[in-house]
Amino acid sequence: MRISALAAAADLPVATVKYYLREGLLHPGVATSATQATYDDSHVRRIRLIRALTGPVGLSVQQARTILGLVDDPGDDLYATLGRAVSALPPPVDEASVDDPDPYPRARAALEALGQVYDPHYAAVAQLEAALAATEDAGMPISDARLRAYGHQLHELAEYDLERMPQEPHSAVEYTVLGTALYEPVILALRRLAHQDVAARRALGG
Amino acid sequence: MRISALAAAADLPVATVKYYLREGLLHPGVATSATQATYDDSHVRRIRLIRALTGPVGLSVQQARTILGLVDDPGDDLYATLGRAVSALPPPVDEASVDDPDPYPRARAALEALGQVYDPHYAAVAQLEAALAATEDAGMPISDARLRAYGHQLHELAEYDLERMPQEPHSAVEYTVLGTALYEPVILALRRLAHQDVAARRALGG
DNA sequence: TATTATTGGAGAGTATCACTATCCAATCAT
DNA sequence: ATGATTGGATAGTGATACTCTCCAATAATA
Repeated sequence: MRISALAAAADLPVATVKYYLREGLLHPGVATSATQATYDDSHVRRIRLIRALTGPVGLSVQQARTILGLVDDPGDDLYATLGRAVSALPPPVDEASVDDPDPYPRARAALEALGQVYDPHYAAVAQLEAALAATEDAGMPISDARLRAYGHQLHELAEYDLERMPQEPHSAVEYTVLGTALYEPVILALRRLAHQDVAARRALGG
Repeated sequence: MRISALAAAADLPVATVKYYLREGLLHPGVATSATQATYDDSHVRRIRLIRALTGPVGLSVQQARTILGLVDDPGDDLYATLGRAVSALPPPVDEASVDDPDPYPRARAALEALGQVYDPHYAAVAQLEAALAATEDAGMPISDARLRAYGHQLHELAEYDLERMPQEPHSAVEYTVLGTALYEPVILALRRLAHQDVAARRALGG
């Protein structure tokens, strides 16, 4: 399969495929001469993954490259790899200054109330802090009770997810990293639809 | 309060405040002369809301304008207003062609399995379809069982949210529209942290 | 074999976005 | 009186995600 066939298979302009190659999201094909290389089905699947991450998941090309890099080359510490993946996911957070004794007060309080184990360097802690601060800034702070309710439901979801994690290390990384990124839009859409369902049932007196 | 004081109160450059005024995100101050206007605390709060929406929530200025417009001027149909708000939220979806008899097969199957009421024109249906298609394209399709598990948990969250919706129409719109947008980053961060918690407990043999 | 088409690769061009900077005459503060 | 500030308009900036143009080398076809 040459580049034009690959582009046709992925339903993209050739220029865009070249762009992904240049940016290192897509592995080069096997060069058969100075001006020819062949691509196979793995390249088609990779492009589909790139489009999934830059489309519905909403990652930039830069962020997608990081996520793909972690899946390609996970390292031996699943925990650290997942941490790096979460750092690459939006919303972006700037790291706290070293001298701040309590950089994430809202997140800390929330996680303590939930009784959850957490690593303060994990990017999601800063993301939670920023999200909670945003609800306050916007004049709609989240109550402790709501936070506990959310935390409890999401913890159950997390247990469901982890129970189904593959044993084999490489598959586990792929499952965890891609599952975190790819399933998030599904969760948001389901929540929006659940709101609509509940509202509709109440309006009908159900 | 003049524009420079407003900018200082919001910790933003004056040029940025002018930009929000130009873009219609921020209501003009009361003009006291040809080259002077006064702003008050409502403008400070509005800027905080704008920053919350364009920051952690990740909306573009365009999308934030739509959301703010709905909160400012909700119309009398809460249902339709929420629909418009969800349309403005990412991920963006292009509307299905009119002649397609079954534009959202995956979303339809999922919602039927969950027994949920839904309006096919609701943007979240298309968003769910795109999210599910993305998981398939990426080679990690969501199983029916997982979809049911997610749907069930999120439905409980939605019930919690709707039980706490204010009665008064204007407050209800604000609660629903802003709650949908502002609480989503909290949910994603909590899920990521719940994954970490569950993983850590399992690693410790808990 | 001649000729046309396509390729990989490099470079530059384009459109959008979210600011950011510069100007201006009018007005305010001192 | 004089310098600073204002609202408003216009233009400039840097980042992002493509998209286009060129090129000589090679492939495909006549």
